[in-house]
Amino acid sequence: MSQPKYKRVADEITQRINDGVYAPKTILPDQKSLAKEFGVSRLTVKKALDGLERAGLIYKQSGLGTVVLGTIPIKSEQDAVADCFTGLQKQLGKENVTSKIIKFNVQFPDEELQKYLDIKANEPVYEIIRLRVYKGQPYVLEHTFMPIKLIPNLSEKILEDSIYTYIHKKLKLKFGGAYRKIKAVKADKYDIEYLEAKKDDPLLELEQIVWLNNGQTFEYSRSRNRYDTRNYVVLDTNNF
Amino acid sequence: MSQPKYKRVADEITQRINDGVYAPKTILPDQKSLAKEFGVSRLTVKKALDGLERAGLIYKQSGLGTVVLGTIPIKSEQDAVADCFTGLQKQLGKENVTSKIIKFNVQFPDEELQKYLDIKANEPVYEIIRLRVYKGQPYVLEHTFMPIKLIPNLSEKILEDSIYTYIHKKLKLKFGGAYRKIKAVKADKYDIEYLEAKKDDPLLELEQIVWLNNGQTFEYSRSRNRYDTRNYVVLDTNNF
DNA sequence: CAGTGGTCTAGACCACCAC
DNA sequence: TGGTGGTCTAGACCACTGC
Repeated sequence: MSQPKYKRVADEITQRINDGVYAPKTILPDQKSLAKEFGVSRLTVKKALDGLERAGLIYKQSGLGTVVLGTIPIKSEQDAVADCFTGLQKQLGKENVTSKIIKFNVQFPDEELQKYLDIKANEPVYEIIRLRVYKGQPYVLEHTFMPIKLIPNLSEKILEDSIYTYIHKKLKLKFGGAYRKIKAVKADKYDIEYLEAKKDDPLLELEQIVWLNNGQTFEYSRSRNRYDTRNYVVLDTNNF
Repeated sequence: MSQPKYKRVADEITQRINDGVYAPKTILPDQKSLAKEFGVSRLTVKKALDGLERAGLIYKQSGLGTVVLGTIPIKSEQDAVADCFTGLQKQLGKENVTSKIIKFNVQFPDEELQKYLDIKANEPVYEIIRLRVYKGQPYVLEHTFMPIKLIPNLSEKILEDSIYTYIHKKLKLKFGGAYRKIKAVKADKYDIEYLEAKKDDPLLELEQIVWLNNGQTFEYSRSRNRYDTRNYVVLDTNNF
């Protein structure tokens, strides 16, 4: 009811690919047939397939048809998708993830942070350092800044659970987008202490700016993990 | 003539944003007006805006309008976009990039490579190691494998110029998509020798599988750069 | 309430591919 | 030459926003 038709069509086709009804390297039924089968217009089928193509499940070619792509051989469990946000709890299972609060305070932003969060010097921000623990192992060390005016009443209790759940469910704010930068960095004393990294180990850092659907920036953060525990992946599908 | 209308509309709107005609944080004219102005249907305008939204220039909200987003404060010149392929020459300027061939030979693939490239043990592959040099500085060390049957007649001359130009222009093959994995790694002897990395410096590695528009895999590669010279970025726009 | 963007349709023409 | 997906239109209804 609430889901748009193209989404339901996409989900059904995804299901069939996963079930092997549409096998890898074979050609899908053409858009007109699918439209007829699902009782929708061809444009709606096309929209569904556009999404699946961006997600890397299929490849469309004019004049030929739509091909089911196979599974990707370098894909591993350590991979985190870089261009599609999912909280750690959702990604790895709520029961596998705990959080340890290392720092939680309030301060005025320095010049850099004012620029990053697009706020004035007199608008206070939270500074949060959290260690995310996965199945008992230190996993990601997060250093986060958020403007207080956008995210009121944050508490340690919320930080121990999920910030994003609080923002979405309680504050009813909607996520708009994020700019993420992935870099390799040297371990500092925090990484060595909390992530149990060795002195000369490389670390993978994700620096990001996140904004709400109204365009207001609500987070600047840097997250680090050990080089041997987590990678980031992206899918490049040549479509506009 | 050859460009679709939605692309021309998107380009024109992009131009206006860059020129400041549509300033950051202001609301764009509504889709109906734009459709009228450009002499196209509203759906065509929407398609153009969808693309600009995925590219991070604007944000649309039903019931409100379309907002122009500002420039991103953490964006820097070291950033390479991770989910949209552009060759190094195109990205940094043909005149700034040269290539040094370190290894170029032919071999049978081992089991892992057979899996990665989806080929049999008796189908030979090229092994290519190239150092890409940017403005005289060692920049990226590429280790590439390609099946010979897909990319015939490769030569050192082509490698010194651009493999992708050869594939596109001469072989008339079209790029389909890529799965990319970004990780932090320790420097090995090649990195120290060619990238002039220090012994304990971290390196950023991009491991990727690339396929053609017919679904055939034509490249498996690992590219490394020094941690202080290049980062990867992605844009997460919450849209299907 | 009026105005916005989101979705959806039926029908049309085109470029491209394989035969 | 027939079939594929890509593009485009005009018109319609919906959910959501702000007033």
